[in-house]
Amino acid sequence: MSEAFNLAGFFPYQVRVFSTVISETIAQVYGAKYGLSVSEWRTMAILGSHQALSASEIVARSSMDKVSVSRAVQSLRKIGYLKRDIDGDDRRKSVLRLTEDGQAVFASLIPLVREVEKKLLEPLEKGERAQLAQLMQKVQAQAFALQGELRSQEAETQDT
Amino acid sequence: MSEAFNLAGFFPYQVRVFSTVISETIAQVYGAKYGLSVSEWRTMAILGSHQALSASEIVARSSMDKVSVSRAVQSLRKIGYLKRDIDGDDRRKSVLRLTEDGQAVFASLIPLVREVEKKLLEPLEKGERAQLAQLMQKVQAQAFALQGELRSQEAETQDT
DNA sequence: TTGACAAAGTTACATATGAAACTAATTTTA
DNA sequence: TAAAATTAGTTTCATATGTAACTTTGTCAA
Repeated sequence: MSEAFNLAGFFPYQVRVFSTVISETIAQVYGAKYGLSVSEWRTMAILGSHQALSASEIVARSSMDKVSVSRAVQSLRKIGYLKRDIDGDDRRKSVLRLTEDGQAVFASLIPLVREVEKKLLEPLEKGERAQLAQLMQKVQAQAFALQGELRSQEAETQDT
Repeated sequence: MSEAFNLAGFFPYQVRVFSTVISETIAQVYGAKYGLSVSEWRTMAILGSHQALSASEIVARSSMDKVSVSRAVQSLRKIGYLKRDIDGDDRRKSVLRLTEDGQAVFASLIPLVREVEKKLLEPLEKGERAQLAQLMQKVQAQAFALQGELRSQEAETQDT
């Protein structure tokens, strides 16, 4: 009757477990060593290569929402890794930059995270790495498309 | 100098973005339709195929910690999807089962999540699906190993 | 110009999540 | 067997994260 559902073989479950262990591993570099959260790390990583962005430009490049970015900016300012100016032309916009401290921390993090990334991928051949990225990309695009569909289905079905 | 770090090309970032969109997509089934959280869904999924487990047996099969399971059990009891008895031999242990309601909900969820899983993987050939699972598995095992290493390194380096 | 609408951020609220401390029951050990 | 250690599960505390409401500033149309 109840055709045994096997959680361990369920693709979304596998992906989440996979992602969790990868995230934890890399967070041990920027998290355990520098006390940075994912949002803070991402914000620094983006400003590290594109100085002087507004918050919404960071949103656009980081898969974070504006609330996360706003909070990351606040905390990074508080610890002195980031400074904020107001855009002269549009006073709603901020102009965000890493401070010298922030740049120094970021610069020292780069080789560390690259090292862990390299170790993570060590069990794979060059070709396999490319394949993994490509397969994830395909499924991700499909998920993105499905989200739209599911959302509109829901809208149709909604009561009231 | 600052050899541009490209977040979008950073493997752990890619994995997290990938995982987030997959999770959101599948959660639209059990979340939006039945108001279940990830922990609740996993708990039901495990009890759906293995009735009468203790909380720690669920922990062992679900990649959740005992706090998450404890909370999922509480909320599932509250909405009447799960019932708890105390183990006769070891009164610390619980004996958890889905109620009839819980079983009915779970049974109705199975085809829906299977359908979305199928659609997610549609862009991939059979062989590619197996490959994706295998590649994730390899990297995951490596991450697991690395976590141990990093943890012990940290212990060595600790101040005080 | 001014009133409606949009955009950039922030704040408030709700929920999720995990580590550590705690309680109760059981097992081990001296 | 009584004290010590272990196990199962819960609670507390701190932090994370997302939605919605809100503030400020800017744009566009009448």
